[in-house]
Amino acid sequence: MVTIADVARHAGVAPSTVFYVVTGKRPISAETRVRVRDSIVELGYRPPAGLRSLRLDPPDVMALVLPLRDVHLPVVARLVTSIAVAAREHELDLLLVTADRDLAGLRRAAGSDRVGGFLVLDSEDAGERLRLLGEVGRSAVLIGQSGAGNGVTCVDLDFEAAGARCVDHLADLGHRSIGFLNAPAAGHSSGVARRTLAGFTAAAMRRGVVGTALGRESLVHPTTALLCAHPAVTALVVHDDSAAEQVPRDIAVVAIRPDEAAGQTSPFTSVQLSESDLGRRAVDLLVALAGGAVPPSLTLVPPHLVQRESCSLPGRRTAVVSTARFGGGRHDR
Amino acid sequence: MVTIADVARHAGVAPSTVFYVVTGKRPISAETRVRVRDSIVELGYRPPAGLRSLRLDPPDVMALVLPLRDVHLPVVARLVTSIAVAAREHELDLLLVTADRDLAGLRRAAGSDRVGGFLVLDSEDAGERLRLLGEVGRSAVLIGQSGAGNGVTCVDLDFEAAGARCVDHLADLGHRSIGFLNAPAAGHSSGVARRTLAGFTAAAMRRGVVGTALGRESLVHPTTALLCAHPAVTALVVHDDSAAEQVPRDIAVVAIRPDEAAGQTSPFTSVQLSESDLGRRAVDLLVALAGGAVPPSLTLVPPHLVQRESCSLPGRRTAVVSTARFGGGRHDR
DNA sequence: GGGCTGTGTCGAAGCGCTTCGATTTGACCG
DNA sequence: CGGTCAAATCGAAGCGCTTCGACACAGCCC
Repeated sequence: MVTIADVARHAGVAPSTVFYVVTGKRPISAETRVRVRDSIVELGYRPPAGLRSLRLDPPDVMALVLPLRDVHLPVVARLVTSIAVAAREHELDLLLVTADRDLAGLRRAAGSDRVGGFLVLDSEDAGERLRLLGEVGRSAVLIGQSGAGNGVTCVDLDFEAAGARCVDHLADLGHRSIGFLNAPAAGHSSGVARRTLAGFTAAAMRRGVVGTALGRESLVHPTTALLCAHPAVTALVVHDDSAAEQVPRDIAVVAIRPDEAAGQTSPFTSVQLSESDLGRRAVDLLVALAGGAVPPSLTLVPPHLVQRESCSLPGRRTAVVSTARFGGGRHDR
Repeated sequence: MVTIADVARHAGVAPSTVFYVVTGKRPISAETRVRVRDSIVELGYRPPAGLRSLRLDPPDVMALVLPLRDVHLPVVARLVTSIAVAAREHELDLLLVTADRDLAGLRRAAGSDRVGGFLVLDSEDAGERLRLLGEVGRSAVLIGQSGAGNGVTCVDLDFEAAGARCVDHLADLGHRSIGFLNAPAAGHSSGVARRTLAGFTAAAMRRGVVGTALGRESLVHPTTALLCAHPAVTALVVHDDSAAEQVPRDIAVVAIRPDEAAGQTSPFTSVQLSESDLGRRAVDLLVALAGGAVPPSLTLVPPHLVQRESCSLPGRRTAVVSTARFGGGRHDR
């Protein structure tokens, strides 16, 4: 192993001088600096992990810890893409730590001095993984909310705001009775369904409109069931638009969707929760955290409203929807 | 600053014991371990980054070298996803080396003993990167063909077979005059266009049918132009189906497309070139190469034919196509 | 020339991590 | 009960990094 003392001997200076060259903590003349740098390269000295104040060998990798089991790959792929792009802007490569079963892979990644910080995608194992990272003192940001309040820096999509935004938009248009087909509250997305519903309900109350929510898993034809049971409903909020095709044309529709950067456009007015924004924000938070900042414990990425012609004043939708199907509306940002 | 000695004092053990708890280099009883961990948490001790558990680690990371500029992100994302999944099956994490400008990032990754091998996505810089990897003696597989014949192990989608497969399928159905709207031959995909055309032309000759090819970039309405100039054409091969919407309904259509694992289905009979297969094959090749095998210099991943009702006997398509739009045909694998 | 100041480098003390032989502990056995 | 052994833990020496006061030297002012 090459030490700072070896470099010092080779360069004919004191060990502390090498130290100051590497860290930049004291000014060193250009001549000496060059000589020391040459010796470092020639001997192949690798400063240990703590010794990285100077840009001599900064951490150049960000790790993303994610399961590959039990995830929806296209969604994860979009998130990974945006994270890779954002990491690149910080001149960081991205290590995908995909070990599903054990912690060994993560432990090894955590031991690498190349890795400057960890993004952890929320999952059943996330808590355990965050604990390990905490124990070895690595910066970590959780993409999700399960760790909020435990000293973990979290970032997530603001489903609550999305639910509220839908209601606000429809209420602004004059709808007084709004139905909501929520996401299935099963397993992992249960938090999503709960938070969206909370936003929907609170906004309906605030705006003084009638909000009727229905979990999608409860019935075979939830749309029909909801509209039959509540004939006063003139507008629907749907959680992802796959089921919205069945909605009668005289009902206004707002879809809560992932963003469209991936190319799948929707014919509906949508409240989009951008995985791309989420990834970017997560990277920014991690970079800040690793740099010594103390970011807020929970950051929520707000939704974007994309207006198309799938909703209008109550009872007036029919005329416009057919053009909307092929109109290809424009984004708002 | 909290030190290992503080933790030791707090937990009532020797500093070295704390050290062994943190690193796992010697066995520590569960009782002591818990006590030390509690002290670590309570005092907020942050072990320095160099403190890792194992020294003699086998390589556990595969690197993927790819540009993020000038690429079509969704396509790359699908490829990365399949590579990550395939790598996981070999118990490898995936390092995305996305440095666009300089070689420093790649050089650092190549210097890490964690990284067992490199996949290089073809691009303008790929040659330079492969040369560097060759110089430092690292295993590498090129996804693309630009290095074929230079001692580089290459793997690519078989566009030539895809072009031929389209002709064969249409000829089998009785079409005698087949048009081809090729991909734009600009920049990077020029090789793709050239190879697809070569397959198309060779198959047309072999089958004794009239093949009429047109580069898409040459005209504003290439479909119309082709059909007007060649009224005998009864079937079209299109390179990705975005332009195929304009094709008259009495013309059969086969689309050459990426695979549909990502969820975007096409209404057309398609010859699919699966990025997922490509990624998986690339990983397998790299693992084999790193393990000492000598794989073939060029591996081509064959296309899959997915039959839908967008082509039939000449002149008979109209009746079926409208159902095909909503039928959601089935895969063949 | 003598004092002053600022820069660049040194050297030794100090700190925290790391290692390894020594020591303790407790289980097991005759 | 004493002996044996392995596991668990300790303690001190060692290593490499880190800090800080000291020192050398040049330039500058008087």
